[in-house]
Amino acid sequence: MRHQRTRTCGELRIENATEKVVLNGWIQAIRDHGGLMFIDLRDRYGFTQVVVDPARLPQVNELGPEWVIAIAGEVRARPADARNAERSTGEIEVVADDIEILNGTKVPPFEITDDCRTREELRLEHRYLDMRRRPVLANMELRSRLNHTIRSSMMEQGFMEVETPILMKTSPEGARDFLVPSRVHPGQAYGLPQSPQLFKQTLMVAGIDRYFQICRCFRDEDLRADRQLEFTQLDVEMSFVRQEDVFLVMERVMARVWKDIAGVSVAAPFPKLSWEESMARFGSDKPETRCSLECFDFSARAAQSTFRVFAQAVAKPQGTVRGLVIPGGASLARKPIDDAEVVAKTYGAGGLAWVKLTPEGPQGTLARFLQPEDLTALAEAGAKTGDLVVFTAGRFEAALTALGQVRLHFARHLNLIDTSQTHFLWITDFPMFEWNEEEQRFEAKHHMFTAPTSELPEPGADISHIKASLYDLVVNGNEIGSGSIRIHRPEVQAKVFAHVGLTAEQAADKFGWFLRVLEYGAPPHGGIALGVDRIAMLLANAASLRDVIAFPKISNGTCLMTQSPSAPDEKQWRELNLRPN
RNA sequence: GGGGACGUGGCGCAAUUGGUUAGCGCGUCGGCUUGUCACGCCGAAGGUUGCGGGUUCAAGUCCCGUCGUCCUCGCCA
Repeated sequence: MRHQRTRTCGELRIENATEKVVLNGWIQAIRDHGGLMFIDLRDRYGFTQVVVDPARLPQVNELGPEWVIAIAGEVRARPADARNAERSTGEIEVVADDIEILNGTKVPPFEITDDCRTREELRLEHRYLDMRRRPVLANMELRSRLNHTIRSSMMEQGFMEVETPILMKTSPEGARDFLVPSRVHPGQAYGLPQSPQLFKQTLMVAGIDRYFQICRCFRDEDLRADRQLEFTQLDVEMSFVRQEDVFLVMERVMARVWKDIAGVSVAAPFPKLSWEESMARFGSDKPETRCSLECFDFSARAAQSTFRVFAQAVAKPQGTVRGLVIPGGASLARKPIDDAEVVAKTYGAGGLAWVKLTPEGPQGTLARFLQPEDLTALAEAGAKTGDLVVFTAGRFEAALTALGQVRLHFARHLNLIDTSQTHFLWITDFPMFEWNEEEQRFEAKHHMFTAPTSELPEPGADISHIKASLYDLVVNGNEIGSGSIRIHRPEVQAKVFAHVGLTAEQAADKFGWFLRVLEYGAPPHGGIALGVDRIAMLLANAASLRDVIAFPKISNGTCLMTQSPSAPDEKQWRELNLRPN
């Protein structure tokens, strides 16, 4: 190239008038007035208007949108009536002395404009064009600043970044692993990390007492708007700590991130809510607390009810009936209530009982079953004339999960969420184990290295009530992180394996190396992992993780730009001792 | 694996109850144009209505199947 840029397209101001400059960039638009042409030149930093006299520079007539050019010329203050207050460079223009064509282009499959509304498929197939658009570029810049802010805060707090392997030992526990077949060891494979969990714990045993890493993790599960096959995690682990120490570190990071990137001041320490209380009040382990609606317990009245669904539900072990008052809901049409029932059923409830408290008396599915004492109980729960009350029945977690989703349904429908607020909170004291109906055994709710908050009973005893030093970080109803204090004593670890049905041999085969690590003076330790993509998504106010990932995969797990995954050729299969079928 | 939504020139959309030659904007191509900034004006090209079958005198529209995309339940320690 003859003309290499001396300035970017975003920086020239009126003070630069009369300077000779060279700009490089892409043509955003050409406005052809015959004897005079304007070119908006774009690069990562902005737009600058170039004025061209086509009689002097006839090559301008060849140009089109998205051609790559170099402009050599002089900065000039625009005539007073031709200034553009909308643009930072709108007071000046560059008068072209020379135009060098650096590259032409095919006609782009969609227009490269900020507000272009085109199929996401097409945008992702041509992500390099999509990324020229300001909104996409802005999200990429946001992520870059986010990473920088996180690293700064972690380094300032004395943490050390250590990289851990991508090729590691596979484990059938938890999410499905991506497998990488070994060429050298026929029949064997590495697994890609679902997280660097055991490596970071090993680093604690190694004495790296404050570790962090911004790392890529992989889970071979179905995708969602907020779940990708590969995602980025802020992985943190600390030695000689209790959970409050982890909270303190992460609160500093989050407060700094929200301040620097969103300009929002958040108060620390963040409120803490036990899992049980969060479930009981909000019907969720990631409660949207910017909506004040809370669930209440109707079990005592339900036991007396002539409504058989209620009476039967509470007669079962762990059975409960929970209600939720929707203020002003008595005036709701049938549609949103029917929709709410669909929501409840989708999340596993048998149905949604409801009653409208109208001036004419109770109306709805539950109305004819209500006794005077029931109405008193509803009044005590805060229900007034004009309100709607909805109920779900079932086991504690099931009934409340469904009701929690119904709560969100009405909160959105009635605009009851104060989106001007930012609510961070910690959810603590999760159950340690979860019953897996399919496999008829308990399994770890988080992972098997989480420490219980109390002594574990002998294997075989009921462990459904055991709580773990397990915590989630929630912001505005989104789970953005999860962590725990870990087990650092081998005998406790062995007991946990026994409770989830792993024999000593199985445990040794899968995690034996790590059990040996624990035997060499493992310090008490704990940590957390935050979803960086999700944080970026929230900060960018994006609806999908794809919006904050440079080259994301679509919901079927393919990359539209590179057409991955693809079929390896025969030779590659052979080298891996595998055969395509 | 289940449920829902969508699929019409390159892009975004329209097309009444099934009814004439499938329209509009943007883009593209050609022409005009000296102060625009989503420049403007004139003109042109561009369609197997995702694909396959069916119903009908007649299908973009109705039915069945299929493919694709998105959302979602399951799944995600």
